[in-house]
Amino acid sequence: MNENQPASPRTRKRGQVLLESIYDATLQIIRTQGYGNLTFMRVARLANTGRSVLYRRWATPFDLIREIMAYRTEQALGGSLDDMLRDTGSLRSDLLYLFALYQKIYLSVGPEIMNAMLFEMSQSNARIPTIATDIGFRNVALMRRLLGFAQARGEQTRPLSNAALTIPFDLIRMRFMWERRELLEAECAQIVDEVLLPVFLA
Amino acid sequence: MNENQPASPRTRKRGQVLLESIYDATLQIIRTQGYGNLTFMRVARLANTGRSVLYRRWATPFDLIREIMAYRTEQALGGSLDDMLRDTGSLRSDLLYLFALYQKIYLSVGPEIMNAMLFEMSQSNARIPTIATDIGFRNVALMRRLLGFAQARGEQTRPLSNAALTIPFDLIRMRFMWERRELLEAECAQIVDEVLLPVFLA
DNA sequence: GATTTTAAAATACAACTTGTTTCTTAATTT
DNA sequence: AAATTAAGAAACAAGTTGTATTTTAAAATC
Repeated sequence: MNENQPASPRTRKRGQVLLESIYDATLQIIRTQGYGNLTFMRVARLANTGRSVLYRRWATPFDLIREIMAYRTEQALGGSLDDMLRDTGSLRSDLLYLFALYQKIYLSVGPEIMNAMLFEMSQSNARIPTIATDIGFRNVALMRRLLGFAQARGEQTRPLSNAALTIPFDLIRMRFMWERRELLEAECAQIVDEVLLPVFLA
Repeated sequence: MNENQPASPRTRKRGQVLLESIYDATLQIIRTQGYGNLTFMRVARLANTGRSVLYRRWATPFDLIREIMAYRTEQALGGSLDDMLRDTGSLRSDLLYLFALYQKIYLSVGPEIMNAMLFEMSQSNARIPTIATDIGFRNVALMRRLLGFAQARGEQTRPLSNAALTIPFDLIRMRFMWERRELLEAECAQIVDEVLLPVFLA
């Protein structure tokens, strides 16, 4: 009857186009209304699609943002973290480079979602807890690579436990999640100079 | 009509008794169903009270657990953190003691609620963000006290920025939230010996 | 180009939570 | 004993969830 009904688009998005608009809607809701207000209903409304589309693909909003995170960080880095690591000439610059890479990853997602990730990980007792462990192992391996570079260059490194090797990652992660902002280059350098180098180098 | 109706207690809890049963119900729900399922409705049901009682006192479940946390950690420590800190004879033992105190605080609450706290802090942009800052300042002050003890004993300490002084707290917090378990004494000692002492002592 | 297949969109449903309000009445205070 | 305070019960609209059903664009196949 009414001419100006909500202009329901008679077109249907599909495949990649549909997926991107869902991703965009999701991130926009988190940005404007917060992760706590992220519901399938709102995503569907904003993305101009049906809820059923969402329920068909993801069990919870968390599964949705996990997928978005993987997609985004891959894009932001332009490759896997492992491939990006290079010998930059000194342990100091290697660590600064590592921190820069991590800042890029974190910023591609944002502090709010980082916090949501950790929170959700602490919630579910099933599959997700292993994520933390896996990341830990990967980080230890990354640090051993960096220390390998250092030794090959002749820098005197200390023998360290795995627990000590994860501290660069623990520190930058906690700082980012605690401060909820990008760390300045000077702040990263401060951590490297005051904390990490005294720990790693003899 | 029915004899065995839900046995609605004709008694009414009040004051401290009521409060404690609300606290207990809250913690039990978090323990058995997870923080994500913590709703005022369930708390009221389990505590055998009305929802209105909860809405009258707290705006959100988060405000409720904030109150419980403060109550619990106060109980667990038996005093304020500041009062508990003592010169134990060496920077090493001071740090181990500090870690033990923090473990006590964290365990009195549990990793799930710790994660929920940080998550909620990242959500609200209003009053809560200052909590992180306040805690940071307090921690810096605590570390300066410990380093003061050390200097008075004749230990050679390095001059350090505030950012470096927060790392003991950053580390133990991230470890607890990441691993979601109590840290063994040996693990704390490892952090102290491999990381903190090389950073703090010349 | 017509037909078939796939899956997006619309709609409906019961169940639950929220935030608020109103009312009764038990517990406490005066 | 009377007055005050606040716990507990109930109702309400609005929003979300998870599931299921139907319609019909869009893509694939012939």
